[in-house]
Amino acid sequence: MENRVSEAIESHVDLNSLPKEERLNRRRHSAAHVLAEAMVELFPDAELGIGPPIDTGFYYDFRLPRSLTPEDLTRLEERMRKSVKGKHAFQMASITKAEAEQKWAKQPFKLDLLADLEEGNVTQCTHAAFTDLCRGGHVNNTGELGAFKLMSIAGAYWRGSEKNPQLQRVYGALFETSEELAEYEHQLEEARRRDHRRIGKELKIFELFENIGPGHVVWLPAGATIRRELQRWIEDLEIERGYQHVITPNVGKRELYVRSGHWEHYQDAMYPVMEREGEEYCLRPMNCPHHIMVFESELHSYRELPIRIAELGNMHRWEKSGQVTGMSRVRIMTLNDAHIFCADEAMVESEVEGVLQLMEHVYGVLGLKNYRYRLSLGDRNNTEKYVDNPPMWDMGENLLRRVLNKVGLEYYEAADEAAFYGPKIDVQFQTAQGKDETLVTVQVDFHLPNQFQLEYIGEDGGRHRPIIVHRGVISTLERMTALLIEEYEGNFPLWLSPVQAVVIPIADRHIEYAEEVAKQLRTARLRVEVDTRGERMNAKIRDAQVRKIPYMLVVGDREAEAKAAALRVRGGGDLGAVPVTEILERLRRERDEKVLTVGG
RNA sequence: GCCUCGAUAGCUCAGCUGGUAGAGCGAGCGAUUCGUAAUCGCUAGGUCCACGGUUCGAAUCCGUGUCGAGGCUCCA
Repeated sequence: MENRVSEAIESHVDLNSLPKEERLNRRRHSAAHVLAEAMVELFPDAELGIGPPIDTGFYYDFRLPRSLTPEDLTRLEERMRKSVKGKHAFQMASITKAEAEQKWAKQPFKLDLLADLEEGNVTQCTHAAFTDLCRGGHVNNTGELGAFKLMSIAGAYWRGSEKNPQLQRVYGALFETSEELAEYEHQLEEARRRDHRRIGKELKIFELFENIGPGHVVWLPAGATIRRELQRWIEDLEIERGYQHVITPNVGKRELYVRSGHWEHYQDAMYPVMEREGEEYCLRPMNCPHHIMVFESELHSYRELPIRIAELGNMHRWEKSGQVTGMSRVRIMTLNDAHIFCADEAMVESEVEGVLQLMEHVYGVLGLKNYRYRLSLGDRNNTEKYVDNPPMWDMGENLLRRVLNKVGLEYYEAADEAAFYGPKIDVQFQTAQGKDETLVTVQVDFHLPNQFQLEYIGEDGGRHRPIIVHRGVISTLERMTALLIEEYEGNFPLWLSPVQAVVIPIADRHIEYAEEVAKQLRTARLRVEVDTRGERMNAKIRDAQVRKIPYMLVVGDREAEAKAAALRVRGGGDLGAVPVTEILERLRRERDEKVLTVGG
């Protein structure tokens, strides 16, 4: 709230004349005041931070004599509702800095905010008995807040820096109508339902074990199948585009990472060094140095470039304990990685273009839509975090911008988001939980070729320095699988489904024929099970539905007679008896064409 | 890493203020042989996360640790 010029101190606002977003922000910000009012009543010594509106409501940060409990939220909410009933007017007033400093003398965070304000720009807002330092933007009175609910308590650093004290943040949801609030709560419920951790467990896709350690994913058979399909597919796409696949070790000597710069910039995020017989080894945090070794292993001519070296390589990153999550933020991961060694900028441009086109193809086939391209820039002044080489940054950033424009992709720019060695294009994905995650990146790197003194022989017979393009497309298999689970809600398209069809014999006497049908389908490498349990057909169908298996082939006397099966598609829909040969062709085509919707 | 909350059967969860545990689903066994989303019966299954403390007595209270969730910070 601090970087807006103080507005006219209005006496009355006609809420209906405002755009909805502005109206909502006013309601949310006002609700934060009411929350603070309630908090001060509960804890007279509460120190107040800030209370801004956010996308789904508001929050307010406090420093309190003790930790808040869920019961406190109930009490605070009741107190807030009392204030709503009182319809207290919000009244803005200008005060001098000196007055403000005196008024908030016991409020260190308010004083901190005040220090940044210009004299003449200091305003306060009063409603009922509560006054807050505030630049304005309220509704007329506390009766106009809308539908709200206090949601959760969280820790948050003052001004977002972990060097500052940590405050207690109370989050509230607020919408204009109770219907909208209910809709929001429904969305939260929906997000929980789609959560890859829940579905991953239910469908036995992956598991995490305390004994193996957090962030170390175990792919169960169903997950390993999905992974294998993704892997085969992307590798084939890469082969078609001239990539060469290599397999390199998961460790390297510490010296290698010192040279690449990882040791200096990222050792905190690396697993601790292993030492034996006087040698120091690291689990690699990235694959680049290994691929550079491959490039360096022989002298290359300009005629060979670009050289595209790819690997589904494991990477190991010591994510801090609080930030490991399910399969989407892990410590050991497999990246669909490649390094393209280019002769010059023109080649870099055309290679980056090729990568962007491959991405569009891949995300299209997977049916992904909630993603945006982000041009992530460095910071010339931060030589701690980024390699100090301004011309290199200029060149890289301009180049990426040109390619994005040329390919005609929409993108946005973000400062201070680059890799330590260069700018990048990030693919930002929105998860089911509504959070932004980086799926993959394309990076232009002038730095590592320098570190490793890479060279190729040019047309002129002289030695030249190549430029490296780092890129992923399907991200780490872990994060992509997590994403797909949420995107499909576990209903994978046929080609990715761990079990593609289950044959359901109606009675035990049909098992033999059912096995025959399964065997026939397996000749087309379809993944088929036969449900031979002594359950009723209805129960078998239900279980197959719950397991989200795309096709059910029900076989009884009539089907055995006709060399057919009654075909049922996941999600309902009995297609009646279909000859097995026809089913086989149908599934094979659906699989090979990677049709997104089963039965579609 | 920091703040808050949590951990009970394979899974989801109940167990009020201290008196050594329960349901549903699942599993095993038996019966049933069935035409498009759950057949019936029986049985087994627990170091109540771990370690320490308080207490005559701890799933329950306290401390430490581990793991998980939400948030903050970070994310090559």
